[in-house]
Amino acid sequence: MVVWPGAAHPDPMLFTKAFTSQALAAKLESLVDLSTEERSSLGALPIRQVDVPAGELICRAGDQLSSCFIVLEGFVSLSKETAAGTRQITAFALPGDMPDLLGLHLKVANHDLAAITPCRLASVEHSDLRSLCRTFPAIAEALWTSTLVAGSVFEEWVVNVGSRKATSRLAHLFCEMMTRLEALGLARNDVCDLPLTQVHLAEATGLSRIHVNRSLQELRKQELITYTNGRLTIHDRTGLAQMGQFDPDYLHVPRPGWRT
Amino acid sequence: MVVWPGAAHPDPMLFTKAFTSQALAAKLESLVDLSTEERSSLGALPIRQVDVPAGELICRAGDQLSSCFIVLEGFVSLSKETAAGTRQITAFALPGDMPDLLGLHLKVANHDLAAITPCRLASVEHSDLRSLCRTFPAIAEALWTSTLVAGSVFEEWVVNVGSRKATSRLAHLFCEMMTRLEALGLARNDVCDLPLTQVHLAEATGLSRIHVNRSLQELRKQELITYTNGRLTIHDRTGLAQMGQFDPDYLHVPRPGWRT
DNA sequence: CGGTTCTTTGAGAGATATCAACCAAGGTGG
DNA sequence: CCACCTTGGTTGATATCTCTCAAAGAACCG
Repeated sequence: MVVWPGAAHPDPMLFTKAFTSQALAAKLESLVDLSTEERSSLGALPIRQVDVPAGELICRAGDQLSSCFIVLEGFVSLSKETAAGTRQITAFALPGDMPDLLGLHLKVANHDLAAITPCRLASVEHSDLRSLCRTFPAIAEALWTSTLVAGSVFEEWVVNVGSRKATSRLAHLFCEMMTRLEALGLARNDVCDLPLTQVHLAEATGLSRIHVNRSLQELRKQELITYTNGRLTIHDRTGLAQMGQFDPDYLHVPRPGWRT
Repeated sequence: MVVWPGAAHPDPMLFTKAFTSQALAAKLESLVDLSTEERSSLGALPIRQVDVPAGELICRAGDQLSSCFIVLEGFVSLSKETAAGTRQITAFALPGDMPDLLGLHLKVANHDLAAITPCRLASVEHSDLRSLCRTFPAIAEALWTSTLVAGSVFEEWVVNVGSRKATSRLAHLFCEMMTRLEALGLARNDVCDLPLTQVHLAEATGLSRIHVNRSLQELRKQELITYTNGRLTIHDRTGLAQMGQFDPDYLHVPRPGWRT
């Protein structure tokens, strides 16, 4: 496993714990109810804080894993290399997500993880997480559920790249990201920071960089969105959802706020 | 929930139990070790056997679920409808698979299930499964792991439809199905029954029916496979794996038997 | 035998990829 | 402060892949 230059911080553990309860516990509580005891045990998980600069690789497909990450801050991409040397991004992980929770039981990373923005991660030993799960079945259930949701998102992406055309794929992706960021309190009034380059969008939608550029122009021309400098604004929620055939059910967030 | 015409059978419960231990327990034991007690508890799960004729819908995306299925015999497709009225198949479920295990925690089906061939299914109440999981953490872990593998397969499909061209997509799908059927003992000497029409292949790969037909001809011309009457023969394993950029890791089957 | 369903073929249209530049913004070192 | 470099975005022209439409064979089934 890779070891990063841990970021210097006055009291990393304390600092991170605060973030952990915020990011992870919030996420889990959106899935199941937790008792105060469970909540505090979550906060007491021994973790190592890791800061990763933008663009850096976090782990590679095939790596043996003995710990897993919780995203505390920043955007992480999950991707796989193809033989042609291109990358297919298969998901984006946001604060609260555990992008390699798969490894908890499968021991192996099955995708590359990369920091899109500067990221703060918490690293938790598998053994600690397992014993937590054994002590608190509700936590195990919540973690299980969160992996189910992640799987559901992968499945929807199969539909997205497999059956929609360029503008629809982008529209769908934008709807998804807006919905997830809203659920995290990171979007308001149909505006959010979405620090993805057109290359990221291309790799996530299975399109060429150039075609993404032209499709974005089309979305702008139809006055559905503006997207500049990593800031996304949705002008016509219904229109964008229609164009992307977006139905938020698969995200399993509490109150999506989309009426199609 | 839909209710099917239960198939008449002299002693359905007994008969099915035998199948359940075969299909499900075998699957789970490929993921974790089970004690004899756990194995017998699995076999004693109260289940309802359901037979579904070929082509029939088993459940729809959005259905409320209070039980889930184990495929005992046959091929099941997982798919989603798109607004355009087309279908995207997102996975195939084989004997031993639980294609809607997602519903155990999420309560809602997020894809259509359809019987491709005549299928024999076992239906297990969520409540029974939950209490089994509570009693035997190893079973819970095995089930969790199986959902993680299913997610891993979805992710690879994102790569497949998102970044490979027609012939590669088909080659990859054939490699996957051969590997999984081998693991089940349903393939030998690079030959297996794969009862998918070209329309199924098209819906699974995100291609048009006609283009699938022509791409199959290409695969035949390169002497990689023959595929007629629902029977697949791989003539050149290495060549097919190369064409499909297939690496069996993501399937997490014990001994895949592919050297690339 | 006639009606399905599945497969195959041909021709043309449409979407997307590729190649080659150019532009704009931001950071850096002199 | 400016020249330079890098990164990300844009444009035009052309090539390629894949889709659609239309129709004809094949295989299966009652």
